[in-house]
Amino acid sequence: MPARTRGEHALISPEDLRRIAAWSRDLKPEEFEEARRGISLKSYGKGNYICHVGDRLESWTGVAAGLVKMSTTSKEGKSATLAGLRAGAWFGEGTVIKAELRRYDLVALRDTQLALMRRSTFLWLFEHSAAFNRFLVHQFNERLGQFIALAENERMLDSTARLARNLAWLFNPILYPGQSLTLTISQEELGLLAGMSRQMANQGLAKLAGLGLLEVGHGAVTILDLDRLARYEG
DNA sequence: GCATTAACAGCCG
DNA sequence: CGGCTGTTAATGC
Repeated sequence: MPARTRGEHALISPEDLRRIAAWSRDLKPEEFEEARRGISLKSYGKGNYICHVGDRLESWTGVAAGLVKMSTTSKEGKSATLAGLRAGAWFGEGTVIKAELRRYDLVALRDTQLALMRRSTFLWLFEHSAAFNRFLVHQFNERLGQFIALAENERMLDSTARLARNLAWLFNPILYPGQSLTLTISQEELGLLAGMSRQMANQGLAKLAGLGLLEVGHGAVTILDLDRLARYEG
């Protein structure tokens, strides 16, 4: 397993920023440019930790490419996924606004490139841009819903239902506006996200496919009925 | 039992 | 060929 972290400080092009950040598309030109100049790109190898609980990660963070798991570890050592983050996801506003330490672990499930926005840039946008604040409110709202659903997740739902929830989150239309309903993701990666073995992920996918909720491809999943997938309870 | 790891043939890109 | 899938067998909590 490679244990490397590659180049940093590369600036992002306007096209790439628009592509990976839905919020940037609604900014005024001067706000957009301020955002762009406050963002640098950084790469992480597959399997590497991006940060641990308690780290001081000062930047607001976007996934430019790859796949990230946000998780916590309980006192007993059990790990629970808080959210899967695919390209286009942005997170960490809570810790940036409150200037506190990270309350979760972040792992790159595959080779991943992150976009890091300086805290000062984030706070400037927070202060100046109505569009940016609108985005944040919507994002907070969706994540709150996710975390409430999480409470019942572990004990009440079987593995197929947990898989369904985790998958549905990756297709949240608020967090990922305009995203395709097909995602390139292996069954092993889904297993890592949903907290189960590859074989269980395989069986869960087959079950959900049998119900017509999704379609299984080679290293890919296509969602057919997002609402029912998100509500699936076994 | 139910889930996990290990193993392997088969298929896809 | 390398990576992923689908399945079975052995093992563990």
